[in-house]
Amino acid sequence: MSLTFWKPGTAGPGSNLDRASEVEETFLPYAPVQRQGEQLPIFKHRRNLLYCVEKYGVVIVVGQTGCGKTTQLPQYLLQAGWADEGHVIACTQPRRIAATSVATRVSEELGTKLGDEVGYTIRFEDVSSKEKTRILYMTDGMLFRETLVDPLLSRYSVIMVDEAHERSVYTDLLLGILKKIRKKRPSLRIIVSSATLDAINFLDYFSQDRSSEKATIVSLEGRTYPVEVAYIQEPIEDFVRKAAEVVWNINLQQGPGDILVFLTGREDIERCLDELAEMLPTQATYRLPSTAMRLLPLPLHAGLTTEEQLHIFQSAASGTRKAIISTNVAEASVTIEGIKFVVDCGFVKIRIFNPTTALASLATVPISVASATQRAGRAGRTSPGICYRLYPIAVFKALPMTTSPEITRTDMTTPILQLKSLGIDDLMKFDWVSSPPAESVLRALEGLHASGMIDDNGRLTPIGERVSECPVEVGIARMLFRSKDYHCGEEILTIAAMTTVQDVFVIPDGAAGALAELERRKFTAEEGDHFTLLNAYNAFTKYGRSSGWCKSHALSFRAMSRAVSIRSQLKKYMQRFNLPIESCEGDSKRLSRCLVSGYWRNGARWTADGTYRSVRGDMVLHVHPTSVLFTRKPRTGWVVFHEMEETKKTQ
DNA sequence: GAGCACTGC
Repeated sequence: MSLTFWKPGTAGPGSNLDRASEVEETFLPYAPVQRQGEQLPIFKHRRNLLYCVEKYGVVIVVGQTGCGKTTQLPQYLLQAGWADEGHVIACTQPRRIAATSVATRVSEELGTKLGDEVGYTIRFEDVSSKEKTRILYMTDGMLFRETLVDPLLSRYSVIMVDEAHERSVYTDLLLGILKKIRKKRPSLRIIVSSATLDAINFLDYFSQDRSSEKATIVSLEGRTYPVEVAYIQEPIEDFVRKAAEVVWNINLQQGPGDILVFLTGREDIERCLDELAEMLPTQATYRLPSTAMRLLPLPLHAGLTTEEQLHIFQSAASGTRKAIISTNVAEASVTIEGIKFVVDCGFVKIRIFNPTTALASLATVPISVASATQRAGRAGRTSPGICYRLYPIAVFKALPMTTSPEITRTDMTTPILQLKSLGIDDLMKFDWVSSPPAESVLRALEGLHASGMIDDNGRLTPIGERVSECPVEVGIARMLFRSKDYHCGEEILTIAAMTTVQDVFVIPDGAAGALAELERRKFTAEEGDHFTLLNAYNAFTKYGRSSGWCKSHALSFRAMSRAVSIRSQLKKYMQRFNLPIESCEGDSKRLSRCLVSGYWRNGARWTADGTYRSVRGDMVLHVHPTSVLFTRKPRTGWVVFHEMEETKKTQ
């Protein structure tokens, strides 16, 4: 590559970047909300906000991350008496880590013990007290599940749905239910916290009909640093290579501050690290400008072990600059302090479910304006920063405003079963924040009907009622219930837990991968992946459940520990439904039959050319390379598969 | 012979 130097003081790296024409006006990542050109009021004093909560049933709150809305707002409400008379203030988060860390911080601020006045509830962990807790942080999925038990959520006086702009399936379902609850219980207050661009959508949603009369929107002023945005002039072909060049040039041109690069996936990240590794030796041989620092490139993606992820947070030695090459995890899930430069490739990988074919796929798609703003904002958390977008400004202007809500591109089988359980039978009349596609609803209903969860009239059956309570997919739940007939509850429980966690086996690239592959073979069962997972789980519990053991046997300790938690939770459900937990005592036939009873809709037949044909739809299927059946023929010529996915494989 | 965005109950 050629080394290009910029004059000091220019916006910087990106060849042919002309400051005058290509640097957008410096902006604040969280601009005030505008409607038809009119700026909506910004509230600086808490009494204004409390007045709105008092006067309006629904308040949409816009504020930057770190303006204190998540930690401060519930405390204001507490002081204003919203948690008197045994009421609880809830604050929901899309992620477990946010619920726990925020609860910890707020309980410290109030000088109380975590789990007393301030607590949290996430799957597997309830650190709260029925008597004492006044402010409860929880995942939105957890609160949605609570509606199955208490349909009016009667213990809560205020429910704040935080990070609503992320539009997870559970956030959407929860908002739909909350709107319904407010009609029956107008004393309930709802606060929806959102990013600027989505705020108007939520306001419109809550004020679109006459019965939900009172909704308003307020902006909270926060401390933000300006972020300068630079665009590339011409579209580029290889953003991975370009990202590496830009990182290199930032290091030469700019003062101190760490770099965060957004790429799409592990493959991109590794290639970018390779490109940077090739450039690194020149650090020693060239005479570099005095501003240049030692560059320390680090990968970041969800597949890393906890240990590996810790490197990201350690501050680099003096004179060294971290360059964190990341997937979308760094956009909202992981926050790294000290980032001054962001490089944004403009793409993201999202999972798309096609309801017509029942095929899931991972697609690389352009990000939204909201997402680009969020990424840029990562540069301005602790000081003014610069964001380099690896796409022209014209491309930016053509981006969709927001990312499509998950509910529009996911399998709706489980959510619809849960809605049915809440007594919402007419799905066409349900007041969705965004409607799922009609085909998606139809496919889910058809599937629920075929597996006996709903009757001919679309009403929940007794088994459907019980399955809706189980926190697993319908097929898995069916399997758990049928294990009674096959006397194999013990093993089915393990298989259910193991199929729920992903990335159980850790197979790295290269020579280490070949060794890991050999380790995995020790667990391989000729019956297939379900039995292989069962073997791995049993070995894990037999040999002391240690991380060292996992490491030497190509297993992910994180995944295995999670499987243990899920298994014990599912065991409680089985006991509640009086399902016996018996062992099949090595009778693999009985176990196979039980698997088929849950997953008979996912049957496929082996053919002589090595491919499979699905029973439903007669589609040509290939075995995924991560399956133990990738290298072998099924003994009976028939398989049941866990899921179908569309990949890059051709032919 | 071929592949792994990210969450959540």
